[in-house]
Formats: sequence, structure tokens, C-alpha cells
Amino acid sequence: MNSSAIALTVGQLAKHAEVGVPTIRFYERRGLLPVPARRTSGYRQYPPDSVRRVRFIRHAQELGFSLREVQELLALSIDPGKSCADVRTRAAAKVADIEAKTASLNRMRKVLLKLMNNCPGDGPTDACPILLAMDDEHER
Amino acid sequence: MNSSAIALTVGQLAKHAEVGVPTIRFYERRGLLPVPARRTSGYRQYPPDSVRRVRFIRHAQELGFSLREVQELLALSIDPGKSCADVRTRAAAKVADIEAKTASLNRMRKVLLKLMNNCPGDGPTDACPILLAMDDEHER
DNA sequence: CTCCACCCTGCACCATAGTGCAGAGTCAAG
DNA sequence: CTTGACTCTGCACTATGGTGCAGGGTGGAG
Repeated sequence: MNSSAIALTVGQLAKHAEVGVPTIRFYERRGLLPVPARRTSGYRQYPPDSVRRVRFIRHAQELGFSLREVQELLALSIDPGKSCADVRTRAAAKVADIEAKTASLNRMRKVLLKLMNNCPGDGPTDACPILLAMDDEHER
Repeated sequence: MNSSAIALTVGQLAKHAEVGVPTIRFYERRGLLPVPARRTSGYRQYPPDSVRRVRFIRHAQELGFSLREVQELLALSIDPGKSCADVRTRAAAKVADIEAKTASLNRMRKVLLKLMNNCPGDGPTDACPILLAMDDEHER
């Protein structure tokens, strides 16, 4: 509860935000974190709400946004000319991305399961239908 | 139909397998393609069935296998001590991988859709529930 | 005043799957 | 024999999201 708690060092920020110290500096280089104030010694001084910012980045990543996209979301949240609709648009695009990825993964999964069904599970590898399917023109 | 057609240059192999020339050399460095014979000039000479090999790699990649995993599949197909069951095991592991990825993507998708539902679609970004959700501790 | 933990910068490196380029040599058609 | 397309090697670079290290400087407790 002392008044010196109004600023955090990188290490303290990293700890509170549960990331590594180099990650913080990496985010700064990438423009995801504002360039912080410095002490005369050069030590970075972070306001306590930087912790929220770093967590925001992590949460957005968990939702599938790349760091570049997180940067765009942060830009939206700062630009007063942008509205909730802009954010929604990004979210909708990300949902579409996710659905495309899922569809692709499902196609892979189906093909693999079909191949596994045709595979006796014994015998030499050179008669394995899984390998044979990959080996030849079978795509049509 | 001339007898010189028994060997391919990198360029010819690349063309038939529908990949780039550097990709062929990259696969060779990675041990995915056997080191080919060389002319006295140093030009690589590929047997025609190298085309099948490259296509195998591409097909396996399309099914979600990384190049490292493709290498393992190729090793299985060569090793006479390995059976179809070994290949099946790899395929099953890949299906499990795919299912884990899909589950993760579905979680992301659900959260995003829920957030979009709460979002009015207008108003300033600083009241946007999507951004607010990422901003704070909301995960529990 | 010393000591150790912490901080600074810049650079190199990890994996993944290639792409690009420079500078030199080669092949084959005309 | 020239010309243009192709090939050779090695190295650097792309994107992604960091990690690690060397060689210093700093902060505060004892």
C-alpha cells in the first residue's frame, strides 16, 4: 500500500500478467504495448493497468486472433471514429476463419478415418491402404 | 518415347509433381527425397517414380501430416519390420490431433459467437462487450 | 560498501515450410 | 559458337511468436 506501487517494472508486469519478461519487450516492439515511461536509469515504468493490456492480448490470442489482429483490435478500441460494429466485423471474420479451418480439419479427419477403415491393421506396410492412398493419384 | 526419358531433371520433376524447384531441393535436404544420382555436370537425375514420391509427400501434408511426420511415414514404408498397424497408429494419432484442434477451434467459435450476440453492433468501442470481455478477468 | 537480483540493449536462435537471389556453370537449339 | 533456358551452390529472407544469451548498468537490503 505504499505510494511507490503506482508503477511496475517489466518483471513485475510480466509476473502479474503471467508472461515472460522478453514477451513484454516483444509486444512493445510489435506496437502492442505503448512505449512506457523510463526512469533515469532506463528502467521501464508501467502503469498498473498495463497488466490488463497484456491480459487482453492473451485473451484475444486464445480466441484465435494473431498478434497483428490483436493490434488492429487495440487500434479500434482507441480510435473514437470506430464503433462496436467494426469490432463485430472482426469477430465475424474470425468466426469465418475458424469455420474454414474446422471444415478443412474435418475433411482430413474423414479421409483418415476412411483409410483406417480399409486398413487390416496387420500385414506389410507396402500393402497398407493408408500409404497406398497417399502414394497414388487417388484424389478423384 | 526416347530412351533419354528414363531420368528427370529437377525442373522436370518439379513440373510433374506440381511443386517449385526449390521445394524439391528442400525436401532432399530434409531427407524426404533420396539423394539422387548426378550427371558429371552435377545436375540431379531423378528416376520417374520420384514424381510419385513427391506427390506422396503432398498428399500426406494435405491430410495434416507435418514434413517430420511424413518422413516417419516414409521410414515405415521402407522398414520391412514395420507393419500396417504402425501406419494405422500414426493415422489414429493424427485423427486425435485433428480432433483436439477442432475442439479448441469450436471453443473459440462459441465464445466469439456469444460475445457477438451481446454486442449491439453500434455505439462506441469502449462499451463494446467483445473488447470488454477480452479486457478483463472474465474467464471463470 | 558490497552483493545479488533485476534491468538494459542487441543479436542470434527455435520450429515450420518454404522462397529468393547472386554468381557461376551447363545444355541444347539454331 | 552463341544464346537463352536451365542448373548448381550457398546464403539470406519471409511469417509467427516468441526464447536465450552476452556484456554491461542499477536498486535496494544487509
